[in-house]
Amino acid sequence: MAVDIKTVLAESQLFQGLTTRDYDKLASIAVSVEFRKGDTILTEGDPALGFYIVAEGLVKVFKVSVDGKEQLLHVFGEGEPVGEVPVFSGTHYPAHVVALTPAVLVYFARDEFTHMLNANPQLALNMLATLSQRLRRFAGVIEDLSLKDVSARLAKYLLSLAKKQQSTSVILPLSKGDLASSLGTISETLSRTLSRLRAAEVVEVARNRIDLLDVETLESIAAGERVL
Amino acid sequence: MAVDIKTVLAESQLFQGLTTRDYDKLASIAVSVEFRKGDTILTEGDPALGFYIVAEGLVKVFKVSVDGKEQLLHVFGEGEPVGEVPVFSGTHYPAHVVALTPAVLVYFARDEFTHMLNANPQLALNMLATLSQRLRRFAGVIEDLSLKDVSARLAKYLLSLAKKQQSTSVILPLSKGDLASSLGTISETLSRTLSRLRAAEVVEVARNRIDLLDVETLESIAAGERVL
DNA sequence: CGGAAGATTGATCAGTTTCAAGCTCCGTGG
DNA sequence: CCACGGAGCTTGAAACTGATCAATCTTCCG
Repeated sequence: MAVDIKTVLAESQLFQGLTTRDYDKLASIAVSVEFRKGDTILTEGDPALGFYIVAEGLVKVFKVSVDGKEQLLHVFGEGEPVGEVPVFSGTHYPAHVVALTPAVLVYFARDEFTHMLNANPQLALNMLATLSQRLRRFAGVIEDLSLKDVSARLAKYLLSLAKKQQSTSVILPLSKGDLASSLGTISETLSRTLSRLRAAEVVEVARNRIDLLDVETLESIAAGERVL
Repeated sequence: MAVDIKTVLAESQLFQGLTTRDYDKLASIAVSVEFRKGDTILTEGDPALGFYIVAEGLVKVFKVSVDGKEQLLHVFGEGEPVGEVPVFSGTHYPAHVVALTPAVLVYFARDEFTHMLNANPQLALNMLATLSQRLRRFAGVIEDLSLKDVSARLAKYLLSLAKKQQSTSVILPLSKGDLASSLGTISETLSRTLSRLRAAEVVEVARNRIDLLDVETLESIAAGERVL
């Protein structure tokens, strides 16, 4: 579980285009922390003194309702920053973060990082790009939750996963329960929806592997054109 | 409808803490544009060459479903930037923007603004703060859409409006239809929900003015504790 | 004043959740 | 090595929330 901090930083989009000096400085203020599967990394409402970059493993960012239901906002993997929002506005973490797998994260203290931002326009622009991408993604999630049904959201997710994994035979990186939370539904509904896709011979499901048999139909379901 | 650009810029959170020189520079690259009520300001999918700051009036930012239903993402007023996301990532506008009232917006070309960002760490930090606030807000919207019912979302909205307007007698800045879109529902459901709040003597509704009679109950509805 | 847009109300319908039961898989300990 | 037990997943039936369709009413402006 040992991780070379500089390697991780060098691979993160956030730190592209920086000088060697900047890397040294970053590495000198960074602290790596290990978490076991299921460990809480950040708690919503806690005062924010810094943020993390995921070096290894997967983490989920989520909100919790009064009766304990979760809504996943993100699943983050290697190179992605977590908990950076309150570095720039607000003083507390806006959501919970838990390790989905054993994970190593690199911590940056807020103040030290802010100093670096002031001196590095490129770093600030990278951070702006990262936040913008998230805003774009969130806007898409809001659109989907409000305007699309579960089968369209699931189809869209499967297609994006296939694209990322470069294969029509995708491996779910999440438990079905977490996937349901991420799609804004519950595991029962996800299960039924997958069954219907299976019955329609659009996908085949084996454990956590899903084969996309009919990508074209899946695309029209994702677009909300076909009802299923 | 004449607007003094420098005054608007000086009042915008985005431009706080800048030097006089910076203001002169900003004013020199800014162009003010007028829109009538209902005019389209930006169209989703159009290539993004710049962004606006609202100088006067209200605009709505929204997504549209295949069958024409709208989901509002934001309503922006004076001093707020619009369409800035693709300045930092992506190349096209991610949503539609339409004027809710007669409006004046100040346009900044992407390239010129990016140059300024490079030279002004404070400007970059301000922009980071703005985007962070939006992310925080979006995370809240996602949470609400997924985990709360319409009455909770409405109650929350009314309470936030009361806070902003410093009064328990609030004036809706939106049509009921737009408010419904902004809460992720449709006007019929909003109408019914308001009726129920009225029947429970929690609010009183007159035209576009709503009096909050029982703030405490409204708060427990917003928290999802009371069913209504 | 008249017409169009916006808002309300009623009846019905569809999609999703809830509650409950049973099943599968997998790690653990006997 | 197998049995046990628990977590995760699936399936069914019923309940519910919110959407749709349709009709009516109100408000706003020209």
